[in-house]
Amino acid sequence: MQIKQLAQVTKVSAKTIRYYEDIGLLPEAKRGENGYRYYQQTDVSSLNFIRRCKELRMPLADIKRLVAVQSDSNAPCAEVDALIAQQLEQIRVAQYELQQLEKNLQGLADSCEHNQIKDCRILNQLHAN
Amino acid sequence: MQIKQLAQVTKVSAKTIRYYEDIGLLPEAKRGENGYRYYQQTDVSSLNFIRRCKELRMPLADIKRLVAVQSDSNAPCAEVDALIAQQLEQIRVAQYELQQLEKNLQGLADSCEHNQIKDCRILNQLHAN
DNA sequence: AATAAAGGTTCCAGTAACAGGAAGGTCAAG
DNA sequence: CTTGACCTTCCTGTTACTGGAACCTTTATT
Repeated sequence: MQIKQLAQVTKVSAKTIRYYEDIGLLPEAKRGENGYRYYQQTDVSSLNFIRRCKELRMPLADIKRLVAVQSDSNAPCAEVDALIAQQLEQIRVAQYELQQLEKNLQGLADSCEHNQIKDCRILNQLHAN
Repeated sequence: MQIKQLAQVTKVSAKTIRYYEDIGLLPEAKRGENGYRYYQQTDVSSLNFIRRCKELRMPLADIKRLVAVQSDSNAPCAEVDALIAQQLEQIRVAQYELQQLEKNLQGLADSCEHNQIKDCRILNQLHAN
């Protein structure tokens, strides 16, 4: 299949597919005589794998390592574990930060009395020492 | 004071201060004869305001609008309210996403039995159709 | 046969918010 | 007079793409 069809099947844009090839996340695609890229079913699988990792907010660099690690099927999966654990840790930190943030923002929003700029409590608090 | 001192007082790096000036978030600084930037107390206040907004994860573009809006002290503060409300909404969406994410990642992490790559449950699930 | 539409290709620029570093000017102290 | 600590501008790189230009190929239509 051509790149546009792969894009439709995997819901990853053609632009992005070329980009993944550029950065080495996908192997170089086979080309027809006209220079067009042609893809197989295995490429669909690869992109689905990548898409799933991305849904877990994994950076492309990490996904790349995950792809690389699979070339040695007898290696221990410690690196995979570590990546997932690290990801989880980051998510938890982010969650905590967002909680605090929500409190602050809610406090600001509540303080608003729809005044004019010069009396705006939100701005006043933001300017406070 | 010079830029480094302003940086120390506000805990915003000199690089970043110059950058803020570049993008028009800070007004152009006054220069001495030698070309050096010189700052006053008002600049400390401006940077503190910006820093506080940033702690609320406000994008610089929004902070810029917040700064601009303050030039007319008789205007209603509707835009300020709207920015805060919008910010709050985004935070809540992000929180929900992170919750789902954490579940998924935790599920993956729990499924791990420290096998070899070829039996790794994490990878298997990531490859699932 | 000519042409238009819909695909493909490469390469360059821009996004957000800076950080790092090069190359060079300035200033105070030893 | 030189060293070190500042300062300046300018360029590059970061992340994960998206948009667009300029140009080629294939297919369908007039």
